Amino acid sequence: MKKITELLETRIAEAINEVSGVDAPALVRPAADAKFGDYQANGVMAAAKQVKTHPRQLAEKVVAAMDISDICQPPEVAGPGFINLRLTDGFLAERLLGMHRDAERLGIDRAEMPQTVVVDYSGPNIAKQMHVGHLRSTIIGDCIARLYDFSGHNVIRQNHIGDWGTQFGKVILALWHLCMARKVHKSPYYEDDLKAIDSNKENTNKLYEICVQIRNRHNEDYLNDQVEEFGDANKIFGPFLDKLDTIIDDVWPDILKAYQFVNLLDEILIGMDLSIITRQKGDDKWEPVEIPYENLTRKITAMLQIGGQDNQQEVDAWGLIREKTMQHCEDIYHDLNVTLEHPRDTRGESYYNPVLPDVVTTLKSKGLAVESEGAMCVFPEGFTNKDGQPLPFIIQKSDGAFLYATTDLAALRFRLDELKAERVIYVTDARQALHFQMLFAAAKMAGWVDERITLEHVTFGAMLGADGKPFKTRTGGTVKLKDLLDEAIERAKGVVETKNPDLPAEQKAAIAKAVGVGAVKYSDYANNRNSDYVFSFDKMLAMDGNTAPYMQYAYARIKSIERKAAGKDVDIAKELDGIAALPLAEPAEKDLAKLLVRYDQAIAAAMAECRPNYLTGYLYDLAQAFSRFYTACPVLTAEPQHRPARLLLCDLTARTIRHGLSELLGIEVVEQM
RNA sequence: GCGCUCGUAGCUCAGCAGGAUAGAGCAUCGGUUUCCUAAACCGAAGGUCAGAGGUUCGAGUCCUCUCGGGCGCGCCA
Repeated sequence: MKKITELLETRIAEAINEVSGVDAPALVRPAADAKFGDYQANGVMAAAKQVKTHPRQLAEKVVAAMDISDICQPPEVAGPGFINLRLTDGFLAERLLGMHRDAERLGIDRAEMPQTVVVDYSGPNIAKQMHVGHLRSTIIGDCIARLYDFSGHNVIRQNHIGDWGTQFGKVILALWHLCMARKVHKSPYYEDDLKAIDSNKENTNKLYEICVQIRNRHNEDYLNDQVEEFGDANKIFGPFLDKLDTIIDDVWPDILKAYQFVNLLDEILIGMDLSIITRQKGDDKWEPVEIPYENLTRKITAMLQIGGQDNQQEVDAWGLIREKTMQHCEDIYHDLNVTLEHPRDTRGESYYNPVLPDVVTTLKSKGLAVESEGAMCVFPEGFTNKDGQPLPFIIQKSDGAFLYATTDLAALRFRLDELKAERVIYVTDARQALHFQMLFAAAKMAGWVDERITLEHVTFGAMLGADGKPFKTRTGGTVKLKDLLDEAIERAKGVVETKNPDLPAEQKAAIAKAVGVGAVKYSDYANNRNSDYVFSFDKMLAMDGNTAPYMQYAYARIKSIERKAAGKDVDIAKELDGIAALPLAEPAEKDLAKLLVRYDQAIAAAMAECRPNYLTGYLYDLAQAFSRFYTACPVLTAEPQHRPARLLLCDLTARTIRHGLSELLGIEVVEQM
């Protein structure tokens, strides 16, 4: 079915054109206040301005010229020139029956012109657990993908994981430490070092002392690990890597700790002026070389990115780590009910690595990439730095390494050329806005993007703690997504336990999960994505207000009615099957009905601006209207002439809530709670 | 310095190409249960939409300036 606003829009715009001769949109909106009717057309006033006439008079003429009697009661002109519209009972009933007939899609049409849409979201990093910083991208992106999917577009999800770049070296180094800790020192020294560094962060002298010890041990272990030639690692590290695939599950938690250690060390070392021995290729063989300690991970990264036979072992280890990380992410996606599937939707930075040189050569040959201060840069128009100079989009560092700008260019080109994307939506936090502006500008300069293609950066703000500062654990660490979800589920479990203690344990656990995870997701969706928002378990798990539990509760109440029907000799299927007329006498019935027929519009609004909160706002209005209806209008005990209509309202409300929550937001509904 | 973004009730937030008297929830005060889940519903109170100009028949929304918060601005992602 066509959207009601669209139907009215077309008819009224025609009338405006007929009367005034201008092509002005009718601007049909749901009425600001129910007392003005159901919808209002605001476009006449603008049209009147164009033809320089009195808006009210023009509105009267438009009303006289238009024929919408099959949809609305006779319209009224109000205020400076609003046209107020009230649906006829017959039309409203017909819409509800239309939704009833097409129960799967609730009567909502697919897009007339399906597009291929790439949605880039989530993007976790390798060798790290997902943390709260990944939550918003993951679920907002997922909602956008689901919306486009439902509308009949060809959606290609892309999980652009961080599996290349500096982490590469860090992970290998973490593995190395893990290996030495186990094989040589027989103790997880990295854990002790981690603690020591943490507790001496303020004490520079002590910190330096610790780092010197770490460096000395590191050097010693490195020099000790060779069989034939310098630094061949064939004595200790090599054999360890060879059997890594058989022990990866066991050592995984330790790898993460060692990785944390390497990360922290990387930060701390800056400015300490400590050096470390590593190797570099001489004429023909490896030679020792001393480099600044803080450069070590970058050095390893650079070596490994060169690849080749020398590094095959490490590359394989890398692959293992990557798959292991993705397993963890998949678990989270499963818990979050997110539609990303590995490996189908995974194309990370490493995927584009082979074509990065070509990206640079191509841009060079087009004269777009030029050398500046040793780095290859594109200078898109209109971007300046603090000194008013053209701002570079750096695609190759002076040491020859590539950056995320290069990878993003390669990925964009791939999505346009190979995936045939007509729309590419990037879901990342707002801090990257400048990067994407420049990325899009550079791609356009390169001629990769024609006018039919839309590139979109969907931004979002930060998650804050109760203190208004970035959301962290009590000790200041990042909050792991897994822990966050577990706590939400645990809290929800407590509520279920007090409210409904008699349910079977298994069912209580399922409810707790649906409510807990749903609450976390919903509270994020319900905020305007651009604002930073304050994370609060108490608020998101409240039964009052715009929350997942409130919505789930409304759904559960309807399901409860359905369960009770049999006991009261009501055959719902039979009553709905033959339904033809819908006498909606009670105000609460009508209010609910009028909201039900607006679901399509809510979806369209949410999609147009990639704003899930338009959808949650609608669902909340709907659930509220249902709760009022539920209080005011008995269903099962209603008079026989009223009951089928009420059963239909219940059924459509349940379907709409379930569709909105479960299909579009990925939030589970429950039969009981 | 330039750019992006935000500033709406005591608190947390909505407000969908400018539209009628700016809305929720929490907190506060009051009411509703022999009846399908009261995890609910109804009502009261609460606002100079940061401030000042401007455009417009009409501005929380658009423009200019000011104040305040967050973020970004050459080799991290």
